[in-house]
Amino acid sequence: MSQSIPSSRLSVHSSGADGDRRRPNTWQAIRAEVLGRIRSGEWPPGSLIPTEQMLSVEMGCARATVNRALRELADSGIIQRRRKVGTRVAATTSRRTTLSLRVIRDEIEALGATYRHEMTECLTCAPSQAAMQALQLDASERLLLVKSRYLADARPHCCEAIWLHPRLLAMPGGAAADPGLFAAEPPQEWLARSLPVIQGHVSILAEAASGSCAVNLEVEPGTPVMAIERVTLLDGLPVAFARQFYPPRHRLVLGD
Amino acid sequence: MSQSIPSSRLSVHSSGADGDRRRPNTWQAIRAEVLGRIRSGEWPPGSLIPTEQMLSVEMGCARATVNRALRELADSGIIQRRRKVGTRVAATTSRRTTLSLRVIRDEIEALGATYRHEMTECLTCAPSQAAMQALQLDASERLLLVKSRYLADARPHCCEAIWLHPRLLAMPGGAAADPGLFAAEPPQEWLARSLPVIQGHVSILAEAASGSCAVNLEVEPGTPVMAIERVTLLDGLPVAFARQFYPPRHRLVLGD
DNA sequence: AAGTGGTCTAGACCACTAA
DNA sequence: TAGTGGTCTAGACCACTTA
Repeated sequence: MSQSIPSSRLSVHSSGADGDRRRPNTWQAIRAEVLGRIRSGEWPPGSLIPTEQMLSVEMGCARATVNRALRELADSGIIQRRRKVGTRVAATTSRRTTLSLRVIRDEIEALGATYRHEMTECLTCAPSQAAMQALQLDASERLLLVKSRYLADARPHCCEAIWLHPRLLAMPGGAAADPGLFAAEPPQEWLARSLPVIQGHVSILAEAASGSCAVNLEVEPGTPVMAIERVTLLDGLPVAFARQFYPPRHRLVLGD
Repeated sequence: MSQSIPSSRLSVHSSGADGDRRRPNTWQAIRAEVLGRIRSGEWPPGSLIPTEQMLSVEMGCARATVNRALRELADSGIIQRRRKVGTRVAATTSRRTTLSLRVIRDEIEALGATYRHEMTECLTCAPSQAAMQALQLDASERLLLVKSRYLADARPHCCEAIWLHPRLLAMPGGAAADPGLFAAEPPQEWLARSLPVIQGHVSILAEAASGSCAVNLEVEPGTPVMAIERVTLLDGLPVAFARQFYPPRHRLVLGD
């Protein structure tokens, strides 16, 4: 059976030991080339770059490969693509970075510290103002409020308050039957386990530690803390509203 | 010339008006199907799912399409893929979300507010402790420190302190010649313009407003502020260290 | 050595949109 | 209507990793 050998591939390999790069036709190589031309000023911000067709000819690869490279750059916000118009170098350098939100147990263990969890409160009550807004309900509703804190080598790492909608607790495997469940497993982990793929919104803000938050983090009331708010959706409806607080030393690092 | 007609496509279309979905063979549809099986518990966390080959047969599409779908899920942290081993549903629900960091002018204009910028300080001095660490240099170095604030409808939106390495100012089009440049154009925008594709690190933390930061944001000293720290690299070396502070009301929203 | 994902290719058609 | 990006396909080879 005759193997079909891509000519461009062959010609490159036959040119001998010229290379640091293994194969010049990877989408990563194309991406690097395009990035280089943008960086060098050859394709300044706001300008149109050649079409996929033209680039595939110039770079000696398939259009799909160019497409893959340009799609990655578009996902990073470096270029903008529109049908019929073409591909434009982004005018404003707005970078898109990724943030990995891990379960707190992982966060602590990644530090090489010993993980511990304590439930500090667990009660049924009316929602706070913020919880009402986040969960889109009114004051007549009754929710489960669970407060916890997480320790890394016995030092406070994070504390958390989470409002759980009855709809969530009524789920199969839910905690409706056993209200003491969250003493053993933090609500966040239970949530991650119960809803295999979590959907929702996340936002980050700075706040002054108040009340139980200051106590749990062992800081003075009024100390700045970083708050991560998460609304978890189930079938498109909000069912949990969590606020996690981190002491000032904590740093959220973004990156690929 | 005979056109090659994908049989699966044809058979689907010939089955008549059964569908809300236009085409069932898109990678988005495959992704949704896989996601559904994970959510339903058919493929529980930690389990192996079928190979691309098997899925492509089952779903009646090309393996490349399955690959695209699964790659997207892997990028979101929902599944983990390893050659020879297969594809596994992620055990810990660690979600990866994206954060768009825009230039502050865009941030303010997106609020529908009027943008204004003021340079409050501009001096050459020795680096602070944090700047030394971020820029990997010692106290003998002299840097340009520029402090600015940004106003949205005349209300303080953000303030910024940025340390610039001489190497950066010496660039073509640099500010070495004209130290008053940053009165007209904020350093961050100048940076975005000068370095078309910015590389660097970003981290987020909560701090107490102090000194000029409190003054510029018009808040009491000690007020919690959210700080975004950015180190900008040029040819792999750090050349700028920026700290942007936002008042407590500010909310960083993550999401696609 | 063998199995799995990662990628490239050539060709085709589709979807969107400015002119 | 025409031009551009978006996607699918079938087949092939490569790269990595476990056995």
